[in-house]
Amino acid sequence: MKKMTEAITTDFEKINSDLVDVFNNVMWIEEASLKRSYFSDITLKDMHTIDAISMYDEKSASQVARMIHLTPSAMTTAIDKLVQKGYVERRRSRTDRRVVKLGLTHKGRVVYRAHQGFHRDMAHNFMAGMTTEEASAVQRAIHNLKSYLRAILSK
Amino acid sequence: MKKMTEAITTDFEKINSDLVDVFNNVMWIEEASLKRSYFSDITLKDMHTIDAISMYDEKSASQVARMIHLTPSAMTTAIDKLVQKGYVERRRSRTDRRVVKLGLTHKGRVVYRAHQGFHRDMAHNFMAGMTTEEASAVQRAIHNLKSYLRAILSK
DNA sequence: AAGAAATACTTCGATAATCAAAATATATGA
DNA sequence: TCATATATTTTGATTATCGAAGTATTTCTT
Repeated sequence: MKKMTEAITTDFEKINSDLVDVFNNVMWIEEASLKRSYFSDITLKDMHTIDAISMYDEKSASQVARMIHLTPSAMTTAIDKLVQKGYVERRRSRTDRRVVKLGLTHKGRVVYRAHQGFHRDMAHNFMAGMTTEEASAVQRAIHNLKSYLRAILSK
Repeated sequence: MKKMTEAITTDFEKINSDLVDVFNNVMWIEEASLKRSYFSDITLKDMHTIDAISMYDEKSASQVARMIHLTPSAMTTAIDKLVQKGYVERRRSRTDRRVVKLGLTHKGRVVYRAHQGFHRDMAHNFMAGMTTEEASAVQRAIHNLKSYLRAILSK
């Protein structure tokens, strides 16, 4: 019994340090593999903008800004850059001519899908070799974490 | 059987999207809760520098720079700032007077521990309510991911 | 329906992080 | 000793970001 407690303690330290390691490195690795890819003219932050715009529904500039925690003015310059590089399109809304609707160009959709593929590979490796039961525990863990972070956010 | 396959597919999508959600938000949440804390004069990047310096062994400026993927020149200015704010100390190595050894001040050690606490809470919530078996599956998952990222890095 | 207030975005001016290249100080090897 | 290598800093330029002011458009109030 005592031994088991020790084992759990050790496991916790291991999980904690692996978790920190993963968080500290994912961003940088995404950034680096983007630089080595065909799409080396955009940064990871640009990628997040593209991801927030996404494929299927028109979002306004301010919606996207809120999603990725940028001020409207920073959003304007970020979009300028992505428009100029051919990833994003600006259109004025017809119903409210103040708002700018954002959409991806063909090139934007290609890089969006590539990035989704990256995430998908990551998730596949995360789940590699799990039984159904194990997978459901992992699912619960990641859901826990998501809820915890949400809770902090709304504090 | 078919139904089960579908369930697994759905689970995968859920895990994937939760994983992405967590990655996209952790950094921002850490940043935000740092701003609200007693240590609102440092950014998350500063925190990562402090974390890389750590408590127990003297590291040189260039070692720390490599750990957090900064150029030496950027490291110099980053340290200047942290020295000026009272978190970090610079000392010249005695055996090689070119190298700068970095260490944390009392204040630096306090914020270092606070940040470790944050990670610990996160890991605790990640593991909340898991049995020993489930915990070991989760441990394996996070280890998988870590290895996967390492593999990409060395490509 | 005119004028006031609100909203969505952009422009402007300032600041901070970062980089690459040159400079400085020190150490190592021929 | 002198040339070369190494660790860090300084310099000059670029880029991301912000907040405040500006512009265009819509909505609200009376």
